[in-house]
Amino acid sequence: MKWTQTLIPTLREAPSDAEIVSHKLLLRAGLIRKLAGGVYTFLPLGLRALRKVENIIREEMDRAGAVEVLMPALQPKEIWEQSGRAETAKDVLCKVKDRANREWFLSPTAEEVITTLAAGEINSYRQLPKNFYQISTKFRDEIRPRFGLMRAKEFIMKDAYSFDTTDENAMVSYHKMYDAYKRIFARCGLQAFPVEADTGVIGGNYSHEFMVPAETGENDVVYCEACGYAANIEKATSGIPKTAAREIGAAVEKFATPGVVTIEALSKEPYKVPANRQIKTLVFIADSKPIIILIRGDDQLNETKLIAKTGAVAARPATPEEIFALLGAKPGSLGAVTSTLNFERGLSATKNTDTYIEFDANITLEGIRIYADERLRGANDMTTGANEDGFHLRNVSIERDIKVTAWFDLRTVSAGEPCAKCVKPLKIRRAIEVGHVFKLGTKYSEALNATFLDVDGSRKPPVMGCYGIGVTRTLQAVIEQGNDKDGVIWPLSVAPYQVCITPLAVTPESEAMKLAEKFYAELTAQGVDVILDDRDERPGVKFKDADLVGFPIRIALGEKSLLKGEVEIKPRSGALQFVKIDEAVAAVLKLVQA
RNA sequence: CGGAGCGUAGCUCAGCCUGGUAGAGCACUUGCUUUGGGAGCAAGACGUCGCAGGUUCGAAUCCUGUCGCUCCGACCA
Repeated sequence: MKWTQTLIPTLREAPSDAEIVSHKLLLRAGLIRKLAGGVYTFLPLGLRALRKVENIIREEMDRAGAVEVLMPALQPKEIWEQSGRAETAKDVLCKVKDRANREWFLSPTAEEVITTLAAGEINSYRQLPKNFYQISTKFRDEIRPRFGLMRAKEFIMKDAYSFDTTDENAMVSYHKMYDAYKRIFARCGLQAFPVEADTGVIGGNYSHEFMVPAETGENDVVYCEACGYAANIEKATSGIPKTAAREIGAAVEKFATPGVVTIEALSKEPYKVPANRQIKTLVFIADSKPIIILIRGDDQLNETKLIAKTGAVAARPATPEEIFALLGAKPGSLGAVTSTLNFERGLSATKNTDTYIEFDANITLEGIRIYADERLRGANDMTTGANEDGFHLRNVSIERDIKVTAWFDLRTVSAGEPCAKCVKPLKIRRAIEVGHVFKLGTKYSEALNATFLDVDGSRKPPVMGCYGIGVTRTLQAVIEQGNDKDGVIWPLSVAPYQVCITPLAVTPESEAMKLAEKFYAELTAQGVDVILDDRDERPGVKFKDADLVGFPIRIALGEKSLLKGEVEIKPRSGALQFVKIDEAVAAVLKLVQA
């Protein structure tokens, strides 16, 4: 390809709406352009890099035994209602209506479609296992698109779906994908590592995310350098000790705490109740019912765990009005000690809010569920709110004085806590999620009536798994990880062109141009992706652009070195080498094949 | 959806407070000079000042509404 033939609109300055380095470079290097928030056009160079990532994924998926299909982006609402996700995923679905006013969803993933396909076409254990994948445009009505391709409304994803006869076989399929993912990201030049993950509304019970460490990532990963434990913070646990039990103390005692509404204030003079001897009481609305959550004063609630452990579809913190209606006190003075709960209080006393999870207005505290964090189990001599503004209770024994419905691990792990497996201190770092593998079980096959006849003549739902890679996000992660002050540093495997030939004179009769054409032809014949910068620009402009776009290898043809019978070969992040003209092609091939 | 900010040339931004002929740098076109790390000089082209309404003799500037974008939060397969 000749530079003047394609479109590479490089920018000296980044548009002001780009925040992170990879987003700026995508724009500055002329890879993408924004059409609207979270919606981008891929320019020729960006598309080439994207196709390379896609092809790596294709090769590895094929190698792992998956077969490629292409499913529609336009999906009828009905199958989403059948799976239940029309409701659980409603906030992210892009919806469209046709002229007959029929509602369609633009595909954010394709569990429903592939399972419908399997229901029709897979009838026997002899057809299993199967793993179908596709690489296609997906849509998600993101609340807040940001960071360019990182979190977009429209993006390209590889999604794969496996079908197996048994749970054990499903694990085999899962691990094939897990291994394929490791190879895919390694081939893209990414340092990606798997972490244990929550499954979210997609369902299932076993899951790993593939993470690329980056300060600009939107996930926190907890990991142990000693034993290799790694988990998304939404899922992570630690070996932190439970609250120390003390001598069974005196009866609960109310004391005045005027104006004290925070854990911190209560820990100071004149009360001096350390945060780790306080019980924090939170009220959430989960699936239209209020629940009370108890967590130690120095711990933070993990909402993902709350939803996962309680089996709720969705949950949100209760508003101060709702809390007052239920407990008779404002946040800061709340508690769950049985004697302070008035079970006749209810939400009907408050106005409904406009938040997206509504509550059942007739509900009262009668039968309210109280979930406590495991770390509080057995704790006594604790202090908590008295459900009366300006008062707290001391000498609280959680098992004696509070009717806990269930105990769960609900707290968020902090850095430095001991690893649950090996006791070494845990670390936390930010990361970008580029892939996610789930074992789904039979949730979708059952909901959409997919069954096969097993060897013993029984009819069963196949055990499914699903496996996603954010292709466009992966591309951006490659840039986020590979760049310097001059621009992108592409790995050879993903670079839009592997080699950029830069003649400093471009008239057809010039020695530099003739030689450039010759190198171009020879390298192209060897299967190397080459671009020839035939622009009539000053050398500085051409070098700056080559560095900005980040071609892994640059060959400069200038008068100075040509007179000495040499050309210059410059790896993007390596030392300049002078090579005899006759040896240049071989030298470049060696670098490309390295 | 809550909080904050911004919409002026292709890009970065000034002008707005205090109303009076729409600006700079980069990019673009032409010419001359220059030619190994984003050249110089000269000439030129490029604007419904996001949109709608209002106030005013007069609005980029003040007011109201609206749309879009960005950031923080909430949310997130």
